[in-house]
Amino acid sequence: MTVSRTLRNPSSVAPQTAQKVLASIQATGYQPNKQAGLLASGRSQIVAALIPSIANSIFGETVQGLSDSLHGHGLELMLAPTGYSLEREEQQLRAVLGWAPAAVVVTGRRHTPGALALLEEAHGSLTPVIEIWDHPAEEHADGFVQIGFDHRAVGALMAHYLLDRGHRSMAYVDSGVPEDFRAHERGQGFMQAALAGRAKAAIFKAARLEPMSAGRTALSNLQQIGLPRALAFANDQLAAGAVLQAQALGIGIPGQLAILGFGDFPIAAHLAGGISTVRVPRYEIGHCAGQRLLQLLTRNPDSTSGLAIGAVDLTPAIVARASA
Amino acid sequence: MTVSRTLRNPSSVAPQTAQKVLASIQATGYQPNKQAGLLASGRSQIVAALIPSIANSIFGETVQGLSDSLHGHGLELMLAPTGYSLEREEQQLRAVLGWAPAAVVVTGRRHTPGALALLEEAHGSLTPVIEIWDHPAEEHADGFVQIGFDHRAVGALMAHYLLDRGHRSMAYVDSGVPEDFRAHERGQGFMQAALAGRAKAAIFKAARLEPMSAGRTALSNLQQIGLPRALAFANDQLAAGAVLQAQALGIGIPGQLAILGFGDFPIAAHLAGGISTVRVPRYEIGHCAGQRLLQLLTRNPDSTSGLAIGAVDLTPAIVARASA
DNA sequence: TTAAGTTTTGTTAGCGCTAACATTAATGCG
DNA sequence: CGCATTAATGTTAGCGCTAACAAAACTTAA
Repeated sequence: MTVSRTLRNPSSVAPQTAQKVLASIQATGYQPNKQAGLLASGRSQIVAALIPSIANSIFGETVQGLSDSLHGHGLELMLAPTGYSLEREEQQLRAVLGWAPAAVVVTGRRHTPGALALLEEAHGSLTPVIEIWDHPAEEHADGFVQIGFDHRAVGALMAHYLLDRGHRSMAYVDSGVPEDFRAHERGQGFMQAALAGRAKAAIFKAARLEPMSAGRTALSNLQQIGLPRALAFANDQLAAGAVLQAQALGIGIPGQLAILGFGDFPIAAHLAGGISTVRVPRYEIGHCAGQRLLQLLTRNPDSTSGLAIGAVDLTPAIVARASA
Repeated sequence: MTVSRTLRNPSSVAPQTAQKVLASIQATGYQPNKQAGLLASGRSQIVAALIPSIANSIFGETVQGLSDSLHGHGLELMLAPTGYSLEREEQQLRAVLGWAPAAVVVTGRRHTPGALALLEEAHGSLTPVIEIWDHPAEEHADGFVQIGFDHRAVGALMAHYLLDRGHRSMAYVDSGVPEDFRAHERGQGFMQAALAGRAKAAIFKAARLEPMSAGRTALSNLQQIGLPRALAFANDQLAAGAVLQAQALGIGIPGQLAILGFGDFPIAAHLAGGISTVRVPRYEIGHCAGQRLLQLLTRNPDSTSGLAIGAVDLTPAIVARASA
């Protein structure tokens, strides 16, 4: 018991006793068993994060941000990739909830009914639930903390950027990944704003290839059916592919064709004198989620207000470069 | 007890009893508490992975591979980023060992003495320890399963590739990250092989910038002091930066300067008609580690041979493209 | 000096599950 | 039909820790 106290709350132990305890720990290499501690206290120190994919540097940086926030607070990160599938998300959620996590971080606000029920149950039992990458549009909020931005609004932002530069004929090149809801939402926002701005606008769906290749073929195909004056892309990889293909075809950028990416990946800064793009706070989303989570976890546990709804809006800005 | 049995070994329960149990589980939303199970059985279902950084798509894909292998076998992934620091690795190792993981995956074979002791202790108590990304060179093996490749040998491979194409003046552009041991090792292998091949060779250290910028400035600086005929890079991002800078400076590739990257990232396939590079099995390393681990974990627990040393060599090949 | 406080250490029970064994039910066979 | 054999279910104890309370040691002050 004294050991347990020494480790968790040294001030409640006489200094010299603490010394002896620590010396013994050193000597024996004692390593407390966290499971037992958790079982006894009911409090786990695991944060479960459900992320579509970590191979992707979008979410990789988000996870890094989360992890950086958590580090040094005794919280462990349990990572469950969902492969962009809502079914697999539910499955993984079920699995990680068995660890009675201290908090749950999920990507996006779309979930299967089953997953939603599980999340609500967790939320009900005072486990913070944070949804990242999305942000409640006007429509509805589901009661969880949301950290991200409104993708529709960013789509509109992209359209306005192009409208402001005088373009009246534009298209949005959507990601080839059907499960990338967020890209679709940006497309919708883009269309709405473009049409409201009296521009000719369309959505073009990229092929389901590796993104840079998809960007190349998208540009070629668009050229066949007639290029608009400006293209907005679902991500920088697509945009980069398109830029390279445009260069190959002798299409002048931004003279003949303006190109706007999304994500602000390193490649965007370097290609064709710089691709204009949307600077997305991918690291910040994770970092902010971690901070919020620490706040919620260290808050007085009996003040239910700790779990209050609290969305954080990290709306990104456009980085103007040479391409648009 | 019957519930526990139904869940873990349904065949030991009468079919209709199992049905009733499952129905009740459905009805009540019962979720077994894994900690308690672990505490009772002594077997955790957590795989701890210590990775330098997940923001980086190198390790991101490795983690994805690992996770893909583990998925569906009831194993959870606990991720601990070490920020390329051996000290932080030890720290994180200490933390994750408190969860009594079923297996530990660490990056590389360099560790602090403390970390090494912990790993050996884990290994001694039949917890598989897998070191990824490295592979024992002639020198020594430390007794853990290693899955990766010999970076020295790959450095030599890169030099030979350039030698075979007739180059007798070359340099290796090392990563600007001092902690990137693996890049340094490749550089050493490169130098050795290049000199053995009677070529003029040198190592140039890139600036500690975002990699593409570092590649650009490296090329500019090298041009000042005199460009060799061929450059090998510590990674594709550096190579891509260099290619772009070369194009800007009007240096012909591969006419005036051959460029060889490392990693086979998407950008390498698309820039300047294709950058020749080393196809690194980043996903496979993780995937293979996961497979090996499952093998070790499902093996008859009393056959110690399960933990036998067993290195897997995933030596990469060079993808010849236009740049070299 | 002693009662009342305060600090520090010790005890007990139990977190939710599973290993090991005990019991009961079902089945086979002479 | 009764006994041995096997299958299915029930019981008990304990994994390693912590909450809650109990006891001891030490202070303080009347």
